[in-house]
Amino acid sequence: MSLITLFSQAAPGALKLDRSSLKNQSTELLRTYIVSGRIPPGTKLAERELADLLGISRMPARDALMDLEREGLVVSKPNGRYVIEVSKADVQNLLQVRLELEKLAVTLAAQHISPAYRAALEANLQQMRTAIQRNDRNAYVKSDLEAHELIWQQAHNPYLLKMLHSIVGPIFMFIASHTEFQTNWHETLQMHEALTSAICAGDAARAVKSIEEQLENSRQLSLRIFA
Amino acid sequence: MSLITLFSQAAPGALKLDRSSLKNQSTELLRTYIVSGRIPPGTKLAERELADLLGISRMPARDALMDLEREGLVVSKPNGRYVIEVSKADVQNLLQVRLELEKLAVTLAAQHISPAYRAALEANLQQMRTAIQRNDRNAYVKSDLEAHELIWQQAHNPYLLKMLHSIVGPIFMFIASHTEFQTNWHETLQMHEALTSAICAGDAARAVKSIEEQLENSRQLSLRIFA
DNA sequence: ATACCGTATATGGTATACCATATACGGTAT
DNA sequence: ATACCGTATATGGTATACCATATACGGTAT
Repeated sequence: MSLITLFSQAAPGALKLDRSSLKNQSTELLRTYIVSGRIPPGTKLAERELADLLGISRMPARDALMDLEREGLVVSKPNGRYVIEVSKADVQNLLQVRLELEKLAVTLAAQHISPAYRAALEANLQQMRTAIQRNDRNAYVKSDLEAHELIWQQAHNPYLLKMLHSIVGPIFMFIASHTEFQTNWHETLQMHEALTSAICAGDAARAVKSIEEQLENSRQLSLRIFA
Repeated sequence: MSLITLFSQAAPGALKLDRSSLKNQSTELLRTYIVSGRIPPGTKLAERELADLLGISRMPARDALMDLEREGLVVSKPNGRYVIEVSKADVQNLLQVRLELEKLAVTLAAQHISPAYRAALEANLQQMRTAIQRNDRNAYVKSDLEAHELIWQQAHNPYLLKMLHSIVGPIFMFIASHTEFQTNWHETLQMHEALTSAICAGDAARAVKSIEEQLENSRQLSLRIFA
C-alpha cells in the first residue's frame, strides 16, 4: 500500500506541522508512525512524496529520513529508502544487546534510588494497572514504555540512555506490527512490580534477575511470531 | 585556533575529495581529524566555512556535520556546532557502557572461533609487536583499533557492532587529545595477548576477565588525566 | 562613565532548480 | 515469441538563494 494512502486513510488531522524545526517535527511524526506500525515494514519512503505529503520542501523531509536511517528504522537501497523489516535474527540480536544495556541500567538505577524516584515508579505502576482495568491497549503500551524510560533516566548515564532509545525502536516496531500476538498483560504487570520493588529496595542483583526474565519473555514471544 | 588555520597548516594534501558522495567523504575526513585530535575539542565547525574549505556546497558539509552530531563527536549550540569536549564524567559513563558491550562482544567472539579468525587475530598481534619494535605510534594505535574491530566483527551481531563503533569515537578522541599521557605499550600488548589466547581457546569467562582488566586500565589512565 | 538600544553580522533552516544514476518499460529486430 | 536496446522516469545528490533568529558590537542618551 502506498504511503499517501496510509496517511490519508488513518490520520487526516495528524499532518499539520508548526513552522519551527520542520525537520524535527517530521522526524518525530514519522518515528511515531513507524514504531506504532501505522507505516508498516517495507513501506517505501521517497523524499519528494513525503515532502508533498507534509507540505514542506525536500530538505527537511530528507533530513528526517536520514535521522531515521541512523536511528535504524529506515534503510537505504539503491532505488530508495524503506521502513526496515525485522528478521528473526534481527530480533534476537537486538534483544541480546538490549539485555546487557538494561542490566546496566537497572543496576545503576538501584544505586540512585530516591524518595521522588520511588514515587514516580509507583505512579507509573498505578497507570499500568488502570490501563489494564480499562482494557486500554494504547495506555498500556505507553505506561510500559514510560516504566523503562524512568529506569533509563535514573541510571544517570546519557550514553546508556541514548543507546537504549535507539535499540528499542526496531523492537517495538516489530512487536507493534504483530499485534495478533498479544502479551499477557497481567504477567507483564507482575514482572514490572517485581522489578520496581527490587529497584526501590536498592537490590541490584534482584533487579537484574527481574529484567532478565522480562526480556526472556519478549524473546519467547518473538520466537512464537516467527514459528 | 580557527578551523582554516588548523587544516592549512597540517594537511595541505588531504583536502581533495572525489566527486562521488561528497557527504560521506566529508564525514570520514572530519571523523578522522576529530578522533585523532588534529581538530581539537571545542573547535567551532560552521557549515559555510567547512564547505569553502573542501570546495563543496553547504549541503554535503551540513549532512556530514549532522552525521557526526548523531555519532556524538559534534554538539549543536544555539550559535553553531562544535567538536565535543569530553569531561571526566563523560569518560566514566562512556567506559561504563563500553565495558558491558565489549564483554558481550568477546563472549560471542569466543563462541564463533574459527581457524581463519584465529589466524587474523594472530596476524594482528604480530602487527602490534612490529609497531612497538619500530616505536611507530600511528601503527600501534591502528593495530590496537583493528584488534577490537576484529573481535566486534566476529561477534556476528550488527547492532552490537554499530554501538561499539559509536561509543568508541569519543573515547579515542579523548585519549588522542592527551598524548602527553602515554599508555604502557608492552602492558597493553600483554593484555591483548591474554585476550586473544582466551578467545582462541573459546574461553569466554577468561576473555571477559581480560577485557575488564583492559578497560579498567583505560579508566585509570583517564582518571590520571583529570587528576 | 554607563546603561541601553538598535543595527550589522553570523548562524543554521528551508525552498527550489538542476544533475547523475539506476531502474522500468516499451518498442523493435530477429 | 523473444531477446535486446534505448529512452523515459524516478530516485537521491548537490548547488544556490533566501529566510529567521540569535548574537555581537557600536553608537547614543543620560
